[in-house]
This record gives sequence, C-alpha cells and structure tokens, in this order.
Amino acid sequence: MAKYPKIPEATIRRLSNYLKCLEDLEAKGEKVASSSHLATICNVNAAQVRKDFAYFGEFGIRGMGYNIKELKDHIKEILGINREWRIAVIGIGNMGSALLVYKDFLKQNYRIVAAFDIDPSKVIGHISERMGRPVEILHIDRLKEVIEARKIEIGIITTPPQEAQKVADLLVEANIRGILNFSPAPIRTPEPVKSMNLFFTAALDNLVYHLTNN
Amino acid sequence: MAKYPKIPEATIRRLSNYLKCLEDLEAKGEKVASSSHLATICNVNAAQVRKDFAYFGEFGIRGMGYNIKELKDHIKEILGINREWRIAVIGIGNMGSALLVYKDFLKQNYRIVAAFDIDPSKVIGHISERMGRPVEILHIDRLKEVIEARKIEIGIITTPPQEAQKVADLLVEANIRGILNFSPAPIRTPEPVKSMNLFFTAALDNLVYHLTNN
DNA sequence: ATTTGTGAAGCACTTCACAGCC
DNA sequence: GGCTGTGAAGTGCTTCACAAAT
Repeated sequence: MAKYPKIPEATIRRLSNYLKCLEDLEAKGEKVASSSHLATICNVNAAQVRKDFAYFGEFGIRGMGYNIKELKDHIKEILGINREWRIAVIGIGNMGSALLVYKDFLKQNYRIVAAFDIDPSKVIGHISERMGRPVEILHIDRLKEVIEARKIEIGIITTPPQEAQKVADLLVEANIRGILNFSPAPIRTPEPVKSMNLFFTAALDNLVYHLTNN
Repeated sequence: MAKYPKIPEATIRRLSNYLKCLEDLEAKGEKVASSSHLATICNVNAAQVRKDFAYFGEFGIRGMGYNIKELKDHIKEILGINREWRIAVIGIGNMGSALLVYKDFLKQNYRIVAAFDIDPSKVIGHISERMGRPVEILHIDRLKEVIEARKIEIGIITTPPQEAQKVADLLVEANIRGILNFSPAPIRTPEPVKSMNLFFTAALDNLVYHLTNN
C-alpha cells in the first residue's frame, strides 16, 4: 500500500499501453527497447517514457535501453497484475455474455469465476449454445455467498442502468474490493472500495466532438 | 471546424458527464441547476464546471444558475450530438452482437445502420434468435459500397485483434470519418480520420493498480 | 557513442477569489 | 443575497537539456 510516491494518473494509463507494446516487440523477437523506440510506437515523448519508469525505479541501462522481459515484469508488478485476479460478472445480457468469453481477459490473468443474473434460466440456453457455457450462471441471491467462497475481488456490472447501483451496493456488502461498471448509469461506492465507470457512449461523444470541431 | 478555442481534452470528457447528470436532474423534474449543485453530482469543483461551460459561451444566469434544458442543448451542440450519427459495426462476434442491441446508443442519436462480418451465415442464427435481428449482417466485401450508400460516418471495430488494422484500412478506404476500436489491438488511421481505442483490460489494469497501491 | 535518469523550465489544467450581474 | 464569469494564483504534468553511466 502506498508503495510508490504520488504517481500521475496519466502515467498509470500509459503503463498498460507500454506493456501491450512491449509484448508486441517481444513477439517480434526483440530483446531490448530504447525510450525513443518505445515512444514512437506508443505515440508519446521519449522523456515521458523515461520519467514514467523512473517514478518506480531505475529499470534501464544507459547507452543500451530497457530489457524488454525485465521491463514487462516491472510494469506488471507495479500495476499489480503479476498475479491472478478473480472476477464476477453481474447481469448476463448481451454485454455480460460477451465478457464471459472475452479472450483478452484470460491472457492477462483476469479470470471470471462467477456469473450472476436475476433470471439464470433465461440466459442458460443462450450461453451454453453459443459459448460452451464458460461458467454457470447463478441467481443473484447467491452473490454474497459465492463471492466470499470463491475469493472474488472484482465485480463487473453489466446490468441495465436501473439496477447498477443496487448491484454495486450488494457487491460492497459482499466485501468486494473493486468494481468496473459497464452500465450507462454511474455508480458510487464507499471507501475503500474502488469503482470505475466505463461508458461506451462517452467514447463516442468524444469521437464525435473531434469530428465536429476539428 | 475549429469553432472554439483550444479546449482541454478533460473538459470534453466532462461535458458528456454533465449531460448525463443534467438528464437525470431533468427526469426528477428539476428546471435549473447551479454550478455547485452540478459539481457535487459530477464529483468536480464548482469553478471547474463554470469554466468548462465558459469556454463555449455564457450559458448561465447570475444569481440563478443554469437552465437545464438550455444547457443540455448547448452541450449537445458543442459535442456535435445534436444530430443523428450513422454507424457500422464490423465483426459480429459476442461483443459486436452486444453493441447491435445496446440500448444507450439509440437513446443518444447513435444509429447502427449496418453490420459486417467475414462470415455472415455463421452469425445470423445467433443474432436473429436472441435479438430479433436488429440489422442484417452483410459480408465484409460489401463494406465500401454500403458505407457510402448508407452515408455511414463512424465505424466500430469488434473483430479479433489480428483483423483490426485491416478493417481500419478498409474503413479509411471507404471514406469513414471516425473509428472506435474495441479490439485489443491499437489501430492507426491517417489524417483526417479520427480513431479511438477502447480497451477493457486497460480499465481493469487501472482499477487493479489502485487496489494494489492505495 | 549512445541512452538513461533527472533537475529545471515550460506548459496546461484546476482552483481561488472576487467583480459583475440578476 | 446568490451565483456566474474570469483574471490570477496554484498545482501538476510534460518536455527540455544535460550530467552520469556504460
């Protein structure tokens, strides 16, 4: 906790991105990357790259650059994704079903180990037929019990907006640590529970602003 | 084009959020909102709220606050969402199907008027059965033709990552104006085409960082 | 020779504080 | 009296530029 000094939020977001780029470089067989190379790929300034890493330690070799494998491990440790995170998805409509089989989660140590809905019988046909039933859909009444039993730390909300805050409250009661909310209604959670709201239309609004005003 | 002075990117993101909050207030029957009221709801500073709006004009009444209906209209005009935007979704897997029936798009003047896949026959059963086939799924070979015929300005990519850049290139060739990329591989587009990458795992990484380091 | 790590400068966004207006 | 709009102050992030390291 508070292992590092105060880090700009923008730096944290870039770390995810560096990691992705480093994985691509590694896939191409590269072993070392300089700050300026990484900067070009990630569309940022080279000094920014160095400063971002320097917040957390001295990871590079002067005259050489950064060892890709090592740097990846450092970033994973900084972000806290150097271990498995167990996740529950609540609300198994179209979006929830899509997340249950979202390949990129698995690759990254994010494991969906429970799925809940208010009417599991309705979705079972859909899920099993198309996706091979990745996890059993449970009734939301079992939320607290199952979250505790399966040591789940993160909840993803994909319910209709009217239900989002209610589900968030249930998750908090079940001692969840963090919530990612995909529903279009923002949720609030009391300390120390962290929550993030992720709205698709906000991204579209942003895109449209730039189409309209540039 | 360039109707306004240089506006902080953060301001643009907040505008979407203000709009959502104003709609909630309106639904509760409110007619007027002060900057400090809006600030509380949106979790920002009241001066920030006033400054954000002041970039674009004088929308408030001193001693009173902001007329909610008028302010909503101003924000919609600023963002460019005071008209319909016609959208194509490319890649009708789980995520693409989910977007085809995503209710919030419709509410906001975002209309998905075409859907493409490399193998439309595979997805038709799934789509029609579960969702009442909101739009016909077309073969990707028809992308350019249909985008032009249907006056589509925005493309949403929900293909597997290996295909994302190829699809982006096709969209650019079809004279798309903007692209929202949901695939986990970042895409690049030449000027003047705008593109935004939206990665779920990046949001999770961010959440996990805060769970790990606070 | 090359590239990192970093203090200092530059720049941009946020907040303050108050004049101006209703 | 209450609230907006805004110059000025404050804060924080980004970029520069160079010493330090290999």
